[in-house]
Parts: sequence; structure tokens; C-alpha cells
Amino acid sequence: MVLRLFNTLSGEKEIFFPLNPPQVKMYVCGITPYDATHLGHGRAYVTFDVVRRYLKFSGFQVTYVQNLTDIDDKIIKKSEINTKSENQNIKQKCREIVEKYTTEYFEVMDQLNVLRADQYPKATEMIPDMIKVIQRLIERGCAYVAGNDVYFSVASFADYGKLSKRKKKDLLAGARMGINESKKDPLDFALWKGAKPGEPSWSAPWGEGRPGWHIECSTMSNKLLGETFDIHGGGRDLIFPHHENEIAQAQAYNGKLFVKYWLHNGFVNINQQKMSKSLGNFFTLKDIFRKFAPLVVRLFLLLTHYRSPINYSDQELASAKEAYNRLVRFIADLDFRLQKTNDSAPQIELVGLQDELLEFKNKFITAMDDDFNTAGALAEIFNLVHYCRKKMEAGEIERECLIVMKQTVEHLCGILGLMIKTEAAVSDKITPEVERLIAEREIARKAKNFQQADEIRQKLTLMGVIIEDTPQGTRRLKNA
RNA sequence: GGUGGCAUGGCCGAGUGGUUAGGCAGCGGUCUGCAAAACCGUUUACUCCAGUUCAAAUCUGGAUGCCACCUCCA
Repeated sequence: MVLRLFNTLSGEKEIFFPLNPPQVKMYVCGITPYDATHLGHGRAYVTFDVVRRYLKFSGFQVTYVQNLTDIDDKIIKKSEINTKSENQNIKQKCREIVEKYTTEYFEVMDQLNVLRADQYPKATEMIPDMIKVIQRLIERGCAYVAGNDVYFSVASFADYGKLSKRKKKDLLAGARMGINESKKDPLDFALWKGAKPGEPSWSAPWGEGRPGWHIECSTMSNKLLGETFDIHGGGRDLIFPHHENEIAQAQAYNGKLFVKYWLHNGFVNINQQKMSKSLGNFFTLKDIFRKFAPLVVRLFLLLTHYRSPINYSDQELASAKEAYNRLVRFIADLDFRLQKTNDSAPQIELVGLQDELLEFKNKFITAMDDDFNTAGALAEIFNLVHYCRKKMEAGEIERECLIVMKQTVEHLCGILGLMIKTEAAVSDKITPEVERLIAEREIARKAKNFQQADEIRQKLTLMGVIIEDTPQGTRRLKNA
């Protein structure tokens, strides 16, 4: 089994060879905490969470760094809107905004079961490093000071456009960027932005100001992961200009290959149109979670390959919810059967089952090895569940077999970060009252007093308790 | 204008040059006192036109349609 992944740089799937196996260093562009965390963030970070988990499963030791852009035009802009009336310090307000949305980001990501990165460097904590890089770029003639700003000279970097597959002249032809007199070339981008009075700023040889967005990522990733590292990820909108600019800066700085594999996730669409702030059609994760459980959202995201666009709709989420319930029911049924069975399986039968289940696992791995095909991998999980169901249907399933089935399904789901939460199935609604009613109904059923049995079921339903009659007895299910 | 990508059954969505993706929904059936779940079945699915091939939805060319990036954006 060989892991292949689609590298934006080459435009094709490549066999994954890390620079220093089994070490894998990966960097993913993080958020600018100035607004609510939305479904697009969910898609990006779930995607790279799966990448990270799968690499680990494949035996690699992953170091995962994700930055936090805690100083930026958008944060300042937001702070200005809020401070005008309150006569509050902009710097203070910026800090508050960053803190608020960073906290929210982590809360939401935890709910999606996204594992924490190893490090979350903040831009403001590495400004001296960025200044050093900018200085050297100026010395090398790759950057220049213009007024209070410093710009990177795109003309100085021959490979510019390699990642986004664009030629400089094509970029210029379609350039929609406004005229900025201090730039020598419209393609040049800011490494350092001079501060206006009152704005958060840091001292630099060329004046008070703040770092540009691109220099932040290349400096921090280089510092924490080395001059060349394995994987750099982000949303596909970051390919140009952000990642293109990162490459230009980093390689102009040290002349080394910056990143070996570039991975980019596709977008979330609403009605076939990109979800975006400017279109005002974005959904925050908090809002979505009011309608759908976080793990259902996670499953929804994994049901589509990470590079394809994914369309958001309540109907599709509802479909994902049912799919998730299918997994929950399976695990819950296993748990229920485990309570009722004490039969032991002969060793030979158990080994046979394990071998058969291994085939599903291998297919799962084949799918994942093919550029993290989570949709195909999930299909194998469902096939596995179906296979186990049929075995159970056929009867005579012993304890050990049930345990192996459960472990296999949970293991594969776990690789995708998909926890199957069955706690909800046996809910806290089991009160003595409920117990009594169920027992009463059992007696009624045995006496073939079905009218009374149905009445009791009706009563339980109203209490939010769904019951199910099985050959092994009546069981409670929580109302979904 | 430039660049890149996508077109699969009622909906969503994988995939391979010839053999069942999967999920959701519907319909029929089995089981069940009923219900639910589960299981079984479900009528030529691959935008169009050429070409390559014994064989193409899968490769090549063209057409059409849709989307994204070129501006902050995951």
C-alpha cells in the first residue's frame, strides 16, 4: 500500500515520500480570528485533520502547525467599527476580537472532533523573525521600501506563478487591483505595512507597522518546521496569491525548496455558488449545529472528496444524518446484543471472521491511499456494516465476534475522526417511571393485550422514549 | 480577457478500458401482534458529437453547460 496525494504544484497525484521518514512536517494556514467560524472553515480543517490522522495511522510521525493571524487589516477594520462610539483603544479592541473568535474557533473545532495542532503560532509572537526575513529580502534586492511600506518585488522571482500555473503577463492582463502609487509593479505585494496612528504596530528599521499576511506564514512555517517541509495545506482560494507569494518569499530568502507537497481543499457552495462573505451566503458552524449534530456535519463533509466542491443544503445534511444514524444503530445493536449474549466463539470461527473483516479494512486503506478518498473509504465502512448485519441476521453470533465487529467499525471510523456516539441511544431519560411502563407493556404483550401495549408505547413516545421490540426483548431508543 | 476544474441513476456522490461503489428517498417483499430496525429485490446511471480499441461512462479531439481563481476569503 502506497499513499498517493494530489500535489497542486505538479498538478497530479504523486507517491508520498516525506523528506525524513517517518517524520512528516505539515503546515496548514489557519484562521484570521475576526468573525464567526463557518462551514468553509469546517471543511478545511476537517480535511487536514483527516490527512493528519491518516498519516499517523500509516505510521508517520506528524508535526502539525497551524497559524493564527492575530494582526491584520480585517481585525483592525472591525475594531474601528466597534470603537468609534465607545472611545476605546483600538489595540485593546483588536486583542478582544482575536480572543473572542479564537476561543469560538477552538470550541467549534472540538465539536467537529478536529484534533488540536501541535502548535498554533501567532503572527504577533514572531515579528522579530519576520523583520529579519524582510531585511534580508531587501538586501538581496527582492524587496524594496516605499514610503512606510515594504514590498516584495515579483519581478525578482523567476518562478513566480509556478504553483497557480499562471504567467506574470496573464496576471497583469486581468489585474483588477487598484492603483497603488508606491508599488513599482502591480503584482508586488506588501511584506510590511506602515501603521496609521492608533493602530497596533511594531518597530522596524523602516518604521512602525505590521507584517503582511504572506510573510507571516512563510516565516513561521520555516521557523517551526524547517527550511523545506513536507506538506502545506489550505483552501484552494489560497493558491493565488497567498501560497504563490509564500513560495516567492521563502525561496527568495533561502534559495531552498519551500514545500514538497501542496494540498488544497475545495469549496463549500450554496446553491451551486461559492459560499463567501462578500456574497453574504455563509453559514456559521454554530448555526448549523443547532440543526445538525457536529459529527453529522463531519460525516457530511467526508462524504465528498476533499478537492471537489461540496454543496450545502439541509436536504443533504439530513441525508448525512440518516447515514450517521445507520452507524449509530449498528453500534447500539451490537451493544445491546453484547448485554444479552454470553456465548463464546470457537477460536477458528473468530479467526475466520477477523480475516473477512480485514478485507474491508484493506479496501478502506486502498481508498484512503488514493489521495484521501474518504467517500470511498466510507463506502467500505458501510459495506462492512452491511456484512456484519447479515452475519447477525444469520444468527448465532457470539460475544467475541460481536466485539471484533464493533472494534473494526469503530477503528475505521476513528481513522476518519468519526466517533459513533451511542450514549444518546440509551439516554438519561430512563427513569423508574419509564422502566415501569416498559415492564407493564411487556406483560400486556405477553397477555396479547396489544391495544394496551400500543397505548403504553404511545405514552412513552410522548415522553420522548422510542422503544423497539427485538427477539432479545424490548429496548429503549432515544428519540433522534 | 487569462488560467484551472467539473459534467454519473429521484437527490447526493465514489470509481475502473470489459465484472455490485456507497449514502439518502421511493416502491415491492421477508421478519414482526403491530411498529421500528434489519434483510432481499427494484425496470439498459454515466451531457452531446466524432475518434482510438475486440471492448469506453472510463483514453483522445471537438461542442455545450456549470463552477472557481486572477480582489479579503477555508
